[in-house]
Amino acid sequence: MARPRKFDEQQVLDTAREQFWSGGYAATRMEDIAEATGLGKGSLYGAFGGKQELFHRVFDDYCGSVVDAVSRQLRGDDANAYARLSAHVYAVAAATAADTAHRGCLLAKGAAELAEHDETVAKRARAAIEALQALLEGDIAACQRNGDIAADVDPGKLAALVLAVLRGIEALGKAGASEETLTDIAWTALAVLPRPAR
Amino acid sequence: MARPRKFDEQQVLDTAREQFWSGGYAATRMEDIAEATGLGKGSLYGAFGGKQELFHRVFDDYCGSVVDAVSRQLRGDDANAYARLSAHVYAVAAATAADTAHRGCLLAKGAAELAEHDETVAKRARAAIEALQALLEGDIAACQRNGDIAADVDPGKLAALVLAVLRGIEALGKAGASEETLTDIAWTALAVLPRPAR
DNA sequence: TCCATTCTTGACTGGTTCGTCCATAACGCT
DNA sequence: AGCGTTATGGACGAACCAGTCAAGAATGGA
Repeated sequence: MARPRKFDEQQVLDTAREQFWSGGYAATRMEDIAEATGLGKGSLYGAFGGKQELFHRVFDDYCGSVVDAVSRQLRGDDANAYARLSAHVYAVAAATAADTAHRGCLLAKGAAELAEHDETVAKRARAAIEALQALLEGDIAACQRNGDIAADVDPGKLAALVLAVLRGIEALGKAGASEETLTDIAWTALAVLPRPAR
Repeated sequence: MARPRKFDEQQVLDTAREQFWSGGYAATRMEDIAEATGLGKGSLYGAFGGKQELFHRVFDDYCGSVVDAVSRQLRGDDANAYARLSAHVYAVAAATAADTAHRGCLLAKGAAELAEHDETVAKRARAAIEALQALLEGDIAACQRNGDIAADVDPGKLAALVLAVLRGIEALGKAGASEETLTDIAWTALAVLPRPAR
């Protein structure tokens, strides 16, 4: 009946993500996004409503994909739970170190810039953080069942600690810490996790 | 000889800090700062040069005061080194929880928004982080001398871990974590630090 | 008192940016 | 093919904002 869209919505969101990610919300112009996607501004506004709504879509998307990725990394059987945990911690350190542009994580960057004044962003960030914590807790509980981590410690508290370390690695990376420092932190964090008494 | 300034430079910097802190760099207008300080824009530009330079002054100031404050909290004799360390960790958790506006730390917020594209900010942030790490390392080494922390672990690595946890607490606080979660993290982090074998 | 010098104020400028609008294009249905 | 509907793209409007400027004010010295 009507003229169909020429662009793929998801692809536009991905491109917009790149723009917001490297420039931040305020410093990114709608025209930057229009140019990067090859769309006219009319199409952009027609499809997404406006800058704020577009950012909300991008942010929501990003949070979801982060949680998904971590979920894929951490889910599995008890026997490999500890291996998955340590692989994940090292992977975050390596990814942060590899991010030479120091863009950090859009979740952190967006929350830092907007959470205070934008309830939608704040809520989404909170939900993502809670999901990450739950994933870590699940894996740590599996470690405990498998005898890799002391069973007498609250897995929720350990998960919160690990999450803080991961977020801290990210923050330090953005501030320019070296790859060595970051992997050291990852190593030390894993080393101090309480082992079961044999 | 000449007309003297009517305002106190440090006071203007403090007011500007508040503005940049809650709004971020891009979203804060020079006129906001002019209104908040009661100054005309001409005076502002005359005294500080421009928005970017003003921010650099504010940021530099802030980093310095943070390092100073931590330095005061952590310096002292070996006997109380562990007490100072744990007090500091709890203080960060409490301060983060008390920051209901979730503004976080200007160091983190400014770095997140600008470090990627502003070498001056990046450098200053890096220097501040390194100073914090050195302060922690000094205190941890004192703990080791006093027998409160296992002496066979590199104090630099433990300091890096603690710093990551502190930065992580901050990041989680900004994302909306509860006070309970934050103090739990502080408690758990202190609990997992390796004790000397008795 | 008068002057040189620096500070103050707020109106103004030039450029930038969000969002709108409209003429036109592309599609499927009848 | 004709039509209704929705997408497109770029020109346009209005608001906003960093930075400038000129006229006047406050000071200490001559």
